[in-house]
Amino acid sequence: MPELPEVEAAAGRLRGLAIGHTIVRVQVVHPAIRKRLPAGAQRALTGRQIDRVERRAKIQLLHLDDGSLLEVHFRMTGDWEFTPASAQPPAHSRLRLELSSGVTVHLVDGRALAVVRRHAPGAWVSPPLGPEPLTEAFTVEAFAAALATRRGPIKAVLLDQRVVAGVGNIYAAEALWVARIHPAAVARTLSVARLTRLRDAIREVLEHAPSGRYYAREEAEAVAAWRVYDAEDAPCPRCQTRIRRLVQGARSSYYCPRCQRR
DNA sequence: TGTGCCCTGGTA
DNA sequence: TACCAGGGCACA
Repeated sequence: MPELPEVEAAAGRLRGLAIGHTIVRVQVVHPAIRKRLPAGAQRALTGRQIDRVERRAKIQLLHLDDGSLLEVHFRMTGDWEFTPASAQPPAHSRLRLELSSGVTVHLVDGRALAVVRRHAPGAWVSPPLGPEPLTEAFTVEAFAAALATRRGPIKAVLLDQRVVAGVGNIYAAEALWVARIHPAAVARTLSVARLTRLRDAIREVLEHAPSGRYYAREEAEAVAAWRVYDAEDAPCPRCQTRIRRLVQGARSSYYCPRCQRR
């Protein structure tokens, strides 16, 4: 599942290949994409130049030369792939943007959960998002304020993009392990010391996260580096206790019952 | 605040 | 062949 570092890397690759080029053809290959990007929107994209690619949380915003925006969210399995226009499209190519440079940008998305929308000039309204975790705006004070009223388990609260933008299920589990906090700890009861540890842990795991697709072969090493995520019954790398799994808000949480305390 | 839904490839 | 994975949203 692409998390913040993967989305940033994908946006970077898109910047390198798409900025300054014009979309000469739009092809939607999956009905789930067409639902939010109907024929009219596809027509409106055609002939537009891509001026800028911005990332906010896990949202990518393609700024077009008429002031309109193409909003892309990869959700679970989305990613960009680039091919020559004449080449065979990659597997699971759901949306194709053929560029004037001869490159076709493919939104590949195995589970077809990605969301793509066009917004007319000035029409895009950002969803409420907390600070970017790798910026100075993500202070302990801001974090504490966001959690002050939250009675839910910290793991579920971390996934709320209003608290901190861009933390997903994997890195929430990893950060809680690093900070030695139990995923079921009640968010608003965490001490400033534990919040500081958690804030630092979120930064640490995001900074060391792989930047490619998590399921790519070359990421196998990175996957192996996850310390608790998807490691049920494996020994905790810190204390060798068996990692447990619990379900919170229909999401798996992995934790060490010995060194992560409520 | 919690639950179900969208989707489909991969796994048991 | 059935079921699981899960980000973000709608809804209760």
